[in-house]
Amino acid sequence: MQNSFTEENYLKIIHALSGRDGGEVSTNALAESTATRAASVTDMLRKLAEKGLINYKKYQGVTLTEQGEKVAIKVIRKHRLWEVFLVEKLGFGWDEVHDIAEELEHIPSEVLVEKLDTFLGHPKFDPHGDPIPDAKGNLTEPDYKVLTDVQIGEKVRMMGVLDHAPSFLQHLDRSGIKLGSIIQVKEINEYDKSASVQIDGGESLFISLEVSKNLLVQRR
Amino acid sequence: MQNSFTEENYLKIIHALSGRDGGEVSTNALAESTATRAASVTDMLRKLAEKGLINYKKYQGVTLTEQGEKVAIKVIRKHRLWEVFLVEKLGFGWDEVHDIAEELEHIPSEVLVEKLDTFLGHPKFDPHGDPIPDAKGNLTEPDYKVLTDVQIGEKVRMMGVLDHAPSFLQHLDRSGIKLGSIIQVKEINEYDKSASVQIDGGESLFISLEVSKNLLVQRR
DNA sequence: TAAAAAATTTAGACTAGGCTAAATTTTTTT
DNA sequence: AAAAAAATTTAGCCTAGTCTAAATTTTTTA
Repeated sequence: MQNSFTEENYLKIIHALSGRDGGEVSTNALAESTATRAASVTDMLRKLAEKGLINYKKYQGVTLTEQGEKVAIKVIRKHRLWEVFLVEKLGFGWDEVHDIAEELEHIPSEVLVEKLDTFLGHPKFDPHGDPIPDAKGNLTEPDYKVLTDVQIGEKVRMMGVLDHAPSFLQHLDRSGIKLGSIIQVKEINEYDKSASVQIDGGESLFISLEVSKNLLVQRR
Repeated sequence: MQNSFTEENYLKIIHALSGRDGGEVSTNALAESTATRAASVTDMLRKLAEKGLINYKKYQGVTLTEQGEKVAIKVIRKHRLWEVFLVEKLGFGWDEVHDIAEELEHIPSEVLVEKLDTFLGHPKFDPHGDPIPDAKGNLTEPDYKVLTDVQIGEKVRMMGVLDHAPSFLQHLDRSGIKLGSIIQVKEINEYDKSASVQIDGGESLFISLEVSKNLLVQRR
């Protein structure tokens, strides 16, 4: 049996919200992420539970079943592959692709996904640095750290973002920060935790705590 | 105001069924093409008429308004561009792409279509030889003729198909007939109108009337 | 040209997804 | 450990798109 566009979205969002530990997701959190009301979420949860895609007991929050997890990961794989296509092949900016990929991710066809993957050269990461699940559904989240956890003087490599909002990505563009950039933390302002950093050995700039919190980096 | 997936499909089908003359399309014809019942078609026609996309008077059949025509042609443009992508870039066969393009054609985003068009090198025809409308919505149907109208001895170039069914396209594959092939009509059997033809100066083969009727060709 | 057949529309109902308001359960505060 | 607050579910309703059965209009045929 096929899952609808809407069902796939719920599963994807439950996956995202339950984090690496696979913890329970609340009705209200889902209502916010799906931009619907809690009552509507409850209805959908009953339905997904009936299909065996989630574990749901009234008032207890939900987790994905193994089957639901599978579906969610397939959707994520498609989303991220399409993002690579849009950026690498069509020339979109990394700040422009989310909404379009949100549509493309629901196009059904296993063979389409695999041919797209081959065409793109089996990329391992999407344009935001997020890992792309393989065809078997294995998704290994690399354990990057957030820039706020980097010591003064340390040099790290920018590997991804936590916030995917266009405005944030555009801000990074204007700051010259992109995937792969080497970031050296020069100084941290005690008062507001803003940081002075040097990008790719070039000029220094200040970045706010808000920005630091959304940058994923890796020690080199 | 945005048109739904379903509305776009109706407009596309009305366009296809009203032919080059833009003649009226009947409720029953639409019911058959949309795989729904006549009563459902009537409901949708009322709705499309209200939106100013079709000219509809009860019991009279429908035609597209200028606005409806525009929408239909945009959908056709997207469909055909995606087909080119699927065949040229992803390596699908021409018999495999229809259903997938049927989904992709409804992905909204003007800029996506234009970037796709550029990526593909502004193709003028899709993998079945159908013309691709330009970005302004100009669609010029080349006036090919059907193979049944070709005289014995004539050499023509295969330019397109009328039937897009996978089984028909696969039959052509097995016969070695593809877009651009040179077809010379050697003989026509009076009894069943089957023809003996030579493909690209190679070996001769018989093709049934059914096949001839669905091959679009051009005098050279 | 009237009767029969075919095509089309209307009426009433259903499913997916969503909403508001009210009821219920869980959690947090005194 | 009550009372208050927050979260969640239930009840009843709505829209898009579809369906069946019945009614109506158009077309065909005798």
